[in-house]
Amino acid sequence: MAKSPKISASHEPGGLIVHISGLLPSLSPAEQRVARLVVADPADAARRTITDLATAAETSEATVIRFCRSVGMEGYPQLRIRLAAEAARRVEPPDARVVGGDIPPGADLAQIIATIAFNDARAVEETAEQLDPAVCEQVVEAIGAAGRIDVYGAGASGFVASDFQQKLHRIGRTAFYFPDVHTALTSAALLGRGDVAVGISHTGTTSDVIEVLEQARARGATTVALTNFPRSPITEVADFVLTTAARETTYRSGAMASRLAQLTVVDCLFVGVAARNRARARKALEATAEAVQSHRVGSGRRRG
Amino acid sequence: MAKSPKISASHEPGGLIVHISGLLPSLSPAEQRVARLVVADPADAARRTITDLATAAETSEATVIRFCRSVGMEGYPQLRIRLAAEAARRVEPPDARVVGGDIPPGADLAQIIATIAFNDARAVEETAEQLDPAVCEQVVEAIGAAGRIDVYGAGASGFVASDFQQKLHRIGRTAFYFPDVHTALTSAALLGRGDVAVGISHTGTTSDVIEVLEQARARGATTVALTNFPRSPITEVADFVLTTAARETTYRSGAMASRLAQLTVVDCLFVGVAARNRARARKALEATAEAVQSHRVGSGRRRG
DNA sequence: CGCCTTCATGAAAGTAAGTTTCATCCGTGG
DNA sequence: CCACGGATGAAACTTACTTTCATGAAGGCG
Repeated sequence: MAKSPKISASHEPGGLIVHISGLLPSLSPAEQRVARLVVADPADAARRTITDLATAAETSEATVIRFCRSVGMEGYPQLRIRLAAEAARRVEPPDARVVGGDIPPGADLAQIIATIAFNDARAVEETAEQLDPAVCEQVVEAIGAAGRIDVYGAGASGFVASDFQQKLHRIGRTAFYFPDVHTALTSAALLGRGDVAVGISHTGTTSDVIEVLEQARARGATTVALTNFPRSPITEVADFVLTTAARETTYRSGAMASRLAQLTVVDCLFVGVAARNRARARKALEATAEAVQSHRVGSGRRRG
Repeated sequence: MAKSPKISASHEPGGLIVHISGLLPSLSPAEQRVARLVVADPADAARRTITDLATAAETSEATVIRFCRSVGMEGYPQLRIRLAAEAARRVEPPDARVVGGDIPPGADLAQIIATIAFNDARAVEETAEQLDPAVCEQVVEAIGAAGRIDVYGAGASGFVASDFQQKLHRIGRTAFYFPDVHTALTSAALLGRGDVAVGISHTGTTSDVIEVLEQARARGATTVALTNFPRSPITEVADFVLTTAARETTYRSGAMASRLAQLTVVDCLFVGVAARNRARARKALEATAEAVQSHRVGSGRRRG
């Protein structure tokens, strides 16, 4: 059994359900049907026998077993038990409407707000649960020691990349972000051993970002990927993979929740790096805060 | 099949474990051995196969089955999943350190992650709770009907502003964001009745943003402020005020959590606007999604 | 004391669940 | 058009679970 020697791989402590939904797109169609049933109602799945579940997913038992292996379980009984445990742990959601992720056509604003907030908060929490501190540690270490850090991201992930760049910059790390692929590519070509390149892509399939990360890696830089899908193409050009845990819903809410999750991960890395050298980071932060002070009015203290 | 008219079977509320230890003395010696194992470590028992457990209890599988029936379960698999669920439900309370908000100097990465995620999630939830749907409704209405929307923000709030602009743009609303104050001012000067200006500032004291919003208001545009502090200066130049609810902590975590809260609000407004005209929004979203399709690689499916 | 009854128990037979193997099918790229 | 590789389910197979049944220990009674 040759396993891919990825850094993150085996570890899925937080939620199995979360882990499964992350893996969902990397599964074969038949396995996806199984996965969807499992994610939709873990407790129910745990109650079913393998034959039962296979029938419900309109597939064979063999596929269910394959699915078990795909998500890192030994066999069906193991999956069953894990599911039962997960389902039990899970506090029941405040409102059934809210969990689906998508907004019903007739929804009023209050519902919309509740739904979005629920999904956003969940994405943040679940992301934190499944983040591997060991991998984060290594990434923090690499960034803390890097001569230079490039952060790549396109579209919505571009904001996150940019945010990360700004944060690192504020604590005195030399960091860059490029909105333009060509510039990014030329920058990546100038990276070398000891530098770090971070690529952010929700789907993990953004070719621009992958390409740039690949270039950076070829030049000897340490590459880090931040994506929602642990087996997406971007992970193949990354030394370290960090994953978010936004549930797969529609393109709309999925991407939105994912962005918050990405920011949370960025925050964690940032604080980790800052904590590595508190004194210096604090000093840098204070200096930058002071710099914008003249652009603030009054006290800003308020309310009662 | 004729069922034995057993205890009460189907429903033993509180804990199965408690239930079992309750009727332990009424069990036969061999069953008691099984029961003791189960009570001692439910999670472990759930992991074992029936043969395994029987051996461990120095008895036969038949006795284990009898035990299952004695405690009201149908069979061994049922007992197993119930045990797994029970064991999982015994949750450890969330780490007290985590809720405080700030990161202690000696914190390791796992703590940092937990703290940040907790605060981020809380900020999102609390923001949603205190958001006034009526105000949102009016803002959505204004944006939905606007000839043009300007979004202003500086520093970290600039990312949020930019994000909002991009979102509105994607559903076919004419929206602008200006990283530069001068450009923003000139743009604001060109706004008029029916247009909307949104100013984003965590502290509510960012003079650049206030100034621009003021300009927009003077030209007759509807002004919206998004801030964490409901009585800050920015609220004085806004027709509608939306507030986030990030707790006041240190400059670090406060601003970070606030940014997520801001994004949540932006998401809500966005979805609200999109919901106002689903068909059109969906069409626009699909068109934009299609546009970037060629920049994605493969399906993202991988190995097995 | 011997015989009957009751019940706990495990061996073994029987059934169901889970797992592996393999032939087939389908899309992909030469 | 064919070779290739992955996805898939049928069927063979293995393991786990359940039932049946014979045994024997313990208690009651003549």
